[in-house]
Amino acid sequence: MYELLKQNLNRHIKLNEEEFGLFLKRLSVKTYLKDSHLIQSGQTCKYTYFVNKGLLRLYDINKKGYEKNTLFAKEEWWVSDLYSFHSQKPGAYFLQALEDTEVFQLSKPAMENLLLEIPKLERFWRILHINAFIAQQERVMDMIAKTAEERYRDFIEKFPEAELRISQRHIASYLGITPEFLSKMKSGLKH
Amino acid sequence: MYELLKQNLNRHIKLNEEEFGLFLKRLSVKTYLKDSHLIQSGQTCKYTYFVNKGLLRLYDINKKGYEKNTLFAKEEWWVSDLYSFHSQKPGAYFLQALEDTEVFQLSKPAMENLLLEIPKLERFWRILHINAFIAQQERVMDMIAKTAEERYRDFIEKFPEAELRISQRHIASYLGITPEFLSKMKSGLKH
DNA sequence: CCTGTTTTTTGATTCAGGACAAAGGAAAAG
DNA sequence: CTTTTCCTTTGTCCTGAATCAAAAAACAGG
Repeated sequence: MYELLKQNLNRHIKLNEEEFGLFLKRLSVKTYLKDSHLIQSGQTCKYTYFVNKGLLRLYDINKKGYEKNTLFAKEEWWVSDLYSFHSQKPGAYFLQALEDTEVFQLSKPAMENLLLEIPKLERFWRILHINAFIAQQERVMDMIAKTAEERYRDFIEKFPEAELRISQRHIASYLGITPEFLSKMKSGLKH
Repeated sequence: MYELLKQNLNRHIKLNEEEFGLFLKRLSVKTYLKDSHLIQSGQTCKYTYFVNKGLLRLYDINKKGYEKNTLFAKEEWWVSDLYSFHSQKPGAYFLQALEDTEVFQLSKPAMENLLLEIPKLERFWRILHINAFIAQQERVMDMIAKTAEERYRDFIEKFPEAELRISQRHIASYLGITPEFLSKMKSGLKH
């Protein structure tokens, strides 16, 4: 049941059974049905989520009223509206299940307690966020330097099941293009 | 001399005089002349830098051979090629001084020692990188949803001295547009 | 299985921003 | 102070991607 989480924590730190047990006690398991929301814009974000099974998308709505996908979180991803979660102020993002999704959720106080009880976790999350930052930085560079077609190819390469699990309009939104243009790109890509 | 650094650390954690003294012992002060490089692409990044006075730019060179600015680091910013620094593998970024710049530099072993000696620093860098991630995520959303003109205005708002301290071609590259287009935007021909 | 809804495709048109060229400006080096 | 070099402006033409519209395909729910 908690194998994936254990594996994930072990990527950066070593927890003994007792510590891992404590970690488990602090979080709660929850299942969200497809299309339901875990986070709503305007509300203060209560939890950080670890995706054990399923798929989520984080998005916001821009001035013109269009949804723009920030990231997809599949199995073994941590996801939250980090600004809202850490500041405990109202956030701008939505988090929605694209499939029936089982998450382990950790409230802000639970996380703070864990950080005091198991100081190694400071290191874990430090490394996690360094990696997240690096990935995001690369994505900015891709937006600056690459064409939509290159970005699409890179995305599919990094996340091959994406086409099966995510609708094209969501992929388009993630890439920063319209669904129409993505469709045209794909039909011209075949030759 | 070290007031800015002290202030920076105190934003997220409290260090006593002894701890701060230890921190200082682990870093070294260095001045880089305008146009000189602190990091070269292809080499393993030795240090993380705290800018005490001056201005740096982090950039890479894309396939077509163009330089693309990732970020500018002015006073009170931490900057490095995080991937290369933490993995100790060759990196892709360049870091260059845009002005004569005084930095406090921290080597990877020095940082690891500090993290063992003053575990609170895990927390410090965790929070620092969370904030960096949030800012970078917002920048991605801006690239997706905003026009070049909006991005330019936002940038100037967040960093008003930019126009005085940074040349237009560097700002253009940061925004993901050509210098010619930035010039046209500014002259108002566009609207 | 049909029927309404959401996605995807295709097409025509438009626009933000790029490529290239050339000329003015500023600033550093001699 | 002059020359060279780099930086910014201006102009013309070009293209990647958006917009709008509408048909075709895929997907629910009863």
